[in-house]
Amino acid sequence: MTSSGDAKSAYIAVATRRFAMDGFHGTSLSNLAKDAGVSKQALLHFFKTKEALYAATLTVLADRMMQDLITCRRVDPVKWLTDYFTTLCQNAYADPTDMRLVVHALLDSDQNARKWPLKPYLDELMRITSETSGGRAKEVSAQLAWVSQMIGMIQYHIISVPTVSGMYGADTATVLQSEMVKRIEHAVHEFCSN
Amino acid sequence: MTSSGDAKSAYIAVATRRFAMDGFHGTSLSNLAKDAGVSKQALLHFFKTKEALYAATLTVLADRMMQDLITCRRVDPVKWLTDYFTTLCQNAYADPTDMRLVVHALLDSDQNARKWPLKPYLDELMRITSETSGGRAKEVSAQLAWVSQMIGMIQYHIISVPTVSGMYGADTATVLQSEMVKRIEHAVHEFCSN
DNA sequence: ATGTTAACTTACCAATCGGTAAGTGGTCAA
DNA sequence: TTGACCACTTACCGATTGGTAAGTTAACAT
Repeated sequence: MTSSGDAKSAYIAVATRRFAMDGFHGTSLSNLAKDAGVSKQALLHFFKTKEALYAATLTVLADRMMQDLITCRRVDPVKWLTDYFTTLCQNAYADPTDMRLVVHALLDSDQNARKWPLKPYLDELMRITSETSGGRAKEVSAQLAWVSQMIGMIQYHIISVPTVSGMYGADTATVLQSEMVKRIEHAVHEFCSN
Repeated sequence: MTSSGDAKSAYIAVATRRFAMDGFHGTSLSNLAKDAGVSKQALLHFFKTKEALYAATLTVLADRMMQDLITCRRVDPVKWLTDYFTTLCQNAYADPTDMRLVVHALLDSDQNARKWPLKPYLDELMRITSETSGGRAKEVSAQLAWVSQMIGMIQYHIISVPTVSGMYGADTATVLQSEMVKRIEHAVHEFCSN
């Protein structure tokens, strides 16, 4: 039917959604196979173990996040960061999959082994930050702290939306969303402009 | 041996560590029982299901976080928030259990059912914020957004420590920690003082 | 025509899962 | 002394887990 690559990436797409929703341990190969409409062994044909499928999922995620960052490039690095972070946040309201997957992966990461492919993405974010007038003036460790703070506040905000919505109601959650975008813009301006 | 309450809370303590480490789906009753040195049914005697044990764990967690917040009270609300957030962050370096558990619970929360007991804690944080000169001047939604941002950046930072340490080395991770505390102090001052 | 390979499927496996049933030993009130 | 409870144990259950083994089917190169 479909060529090899198509099927493989289709499986990864299914796995991405499931792993993001339920985490590594909460997802079974049977569920994934059912979602993909194939037998369990179809997955094991391409990915020898569940771990390998998970690793492939994270690699593709990292590539996609890097791609999104590069795609929305602006000449002014401050505007670049502002636009990227705000659209990242707003897109995640419609589809929180990627943000949830990153957080799940952070929690799953044990000290042994699993290579984390998101480093180039972080490095690129720091490079852009260092090109702003405010960022240039700070040390590298301060830039890393700021970048970590920014993606932390966005991803945490996204994964907490259902809970906040349950606690304070959907209306408040909606207001919080636009308020959060304002805080992102403010945070970029405050750190990067000088 | 021990009285009923002691044993029960001992089981919750064991469960807290395991659920924080591996999440709900990554933790089995057998593992918990082995950690506690009892049979699996000793746990099921006090908590009828794994879900019930998890819920009890989250309730105790919420009480503990509220307690920690109240305990470090200061007359000046700005100092209160500053001291609380910074000590919260620094204690979590030594023992990230509670922060990890909160994030796991956020990811696990599906829209159906599970009551989230951390609302009083958030409400108290917002109340303290509203007593600062800077916080008073803002709307409630802005306060919520700020509080959400603060605990988000702290908890996310804590769960990302192993990954950052793996990516940039333990030295950089250590520097990032002190840098993060500075950023917390800065964030409180910037929002609450005016 | 034929052999090879890729992309699957059905059948099966031991291990583990959450949970039930039926005790067991000790404490304590009547 | 008895009987009721409490904290627990051993024994067991059907369902599901990740993974293996052995085909099957179609495409394609020789």
